[in-house]
Amino acid sequence: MRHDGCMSQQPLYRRVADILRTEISSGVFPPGARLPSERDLCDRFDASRNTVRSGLNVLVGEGLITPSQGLGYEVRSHEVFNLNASRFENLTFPQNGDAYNTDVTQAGRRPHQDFRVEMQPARAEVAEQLGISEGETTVLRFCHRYVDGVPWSTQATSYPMWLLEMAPRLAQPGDIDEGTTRYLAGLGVEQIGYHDDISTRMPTPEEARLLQIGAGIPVLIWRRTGYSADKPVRCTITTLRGDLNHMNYEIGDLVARGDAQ
Amino acid sequence: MRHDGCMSQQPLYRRVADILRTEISSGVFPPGARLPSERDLCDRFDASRNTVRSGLNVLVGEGLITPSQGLGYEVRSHEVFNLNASRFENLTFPQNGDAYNTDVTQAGRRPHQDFRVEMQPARAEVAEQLGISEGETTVLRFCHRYVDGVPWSTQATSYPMWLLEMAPRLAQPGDIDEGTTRYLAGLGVEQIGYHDDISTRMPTPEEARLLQIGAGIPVLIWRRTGYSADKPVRCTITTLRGDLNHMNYEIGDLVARGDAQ
DNA sequence: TGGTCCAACATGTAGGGACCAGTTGACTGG
DNA sequence: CCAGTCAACTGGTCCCTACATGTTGGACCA
Repeated sequence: MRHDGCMSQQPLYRRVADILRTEISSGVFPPGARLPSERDLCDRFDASRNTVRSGLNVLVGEGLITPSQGLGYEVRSHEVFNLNASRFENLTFPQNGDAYNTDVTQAGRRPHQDFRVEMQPARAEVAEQLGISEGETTVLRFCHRYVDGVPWSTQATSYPMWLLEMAPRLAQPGDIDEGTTRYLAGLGVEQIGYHDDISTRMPTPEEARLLQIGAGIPVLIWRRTGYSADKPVRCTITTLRGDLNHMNYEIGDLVARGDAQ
Repeated sequence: MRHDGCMSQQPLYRRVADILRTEISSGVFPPGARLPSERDLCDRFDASRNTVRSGLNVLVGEGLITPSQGLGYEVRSHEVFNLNASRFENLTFPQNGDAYNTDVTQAGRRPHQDFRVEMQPARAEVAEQLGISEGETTVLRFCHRYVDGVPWSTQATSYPMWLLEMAPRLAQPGDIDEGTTRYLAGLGVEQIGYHDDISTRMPTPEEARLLQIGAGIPVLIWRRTGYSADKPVRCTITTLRGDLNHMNYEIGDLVARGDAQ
């Protein structure tokens, strides 16, 4: 039953999405606000509930709103955490303990992390980075990170077996207080360079569960391979909530920017 | 009408998605293959077409499959282009012309780009980066980039007005053959440092149109602010298809990695 | 042989209905 | 006054129908 005579280049559910998107970005529904209920929107747009839901689904897929059963649709608010990747773990910026804890605390937030250590065969991607054979055993240190109790990122760092013999604490559960970079440096394994690879995609269901993200929120995948003077010593793959994290790199001489950050 | 007596911890549409996802990742449906039609899946899962569509929609939202009217659902294949961001536009790596063209050609692909130049008031984000007031006029150089005819990224570079007086060619339409970085360096404005900010989100409808991306594919937002010895000289915001692009940074001394890349 | 047309597929859009499940607040009984 | 209950919301899931639109390949005619 079509009840629009003329102006319908676009399907109805798409017009619903477009109109609501405009109202969200123009401030009619500010971040944190709740949209009218599906049934109310049915009346407003003279559409069936299925059609309104299709339109809302578009906005959910764009990461603009989040549905909650019994509560309605809420406009997402973005609170971004900047991760300084070119300083992270850099020995030329001396700091106590873990760089993540330092950065989060400096931002006035409360950090928390869970550790887990396993021995695992290397996946193809990691093996290639570490210069070992696929399936070769590695030490895998998992880390789930939270900021103010909110899941923020998961991290999996792989160390090759030859390194474990020099650094046995890598395979022991629990945090390494002074930081693994510093621990390894103390054993003569100094990381003098990194190779970073950054990509993005939608989370797997497992990742969505761990990071507590709904539909429409991509993840940032940050792979860092650390090198000593002669070979790779570790490969860290960090999965970050894309809505909460930005990554920063400073390249070259940025003295002129000292005041800006 | 529920017709499942026992094992239904999960809703039916979600089981459909999970089963198909498993089959995709296990190779039953390899990249490029087409899934059975919605009606066939209705029979297979004993579900209504709407329910099957809900399940397929989950996978579309995860970027695993793409629907085409009249054709069916196709399993996406990922072909990644690595962008070396720490070398990009770096004067210590002499190269003729544009770094993008160089990289793409070296990869054996065919580059193509459209230019457009406008005078525009600076948006808040750009103004902050350039150290000017919001709304102040800037030179905006737009660039749509293609690889083998496929939309790859869009780029918008803002230059402050004080720079235009020294470098009038910035406001003229068309490419600057030797590259803008080299052109500016020749005029005494040497960029000696960059500040990069990388984030991800789902594309706006406009971005989805320009980059020809469907649902479930996020974009990478790469903001680079270039600095001369004393102040910022330009701000480039690049929007990249998240499924086709990885970004790479090399930090520190990576001589040991010379053979790996 | 070669081009056109059309039937038979595919998904896209839109409507209807029914019932389940989480949340809230007002009402009610102790 | 407090606690428990329940009605009235909210979105979640699932079914049915109908018709529009894009794609393909075979039938058919020139």
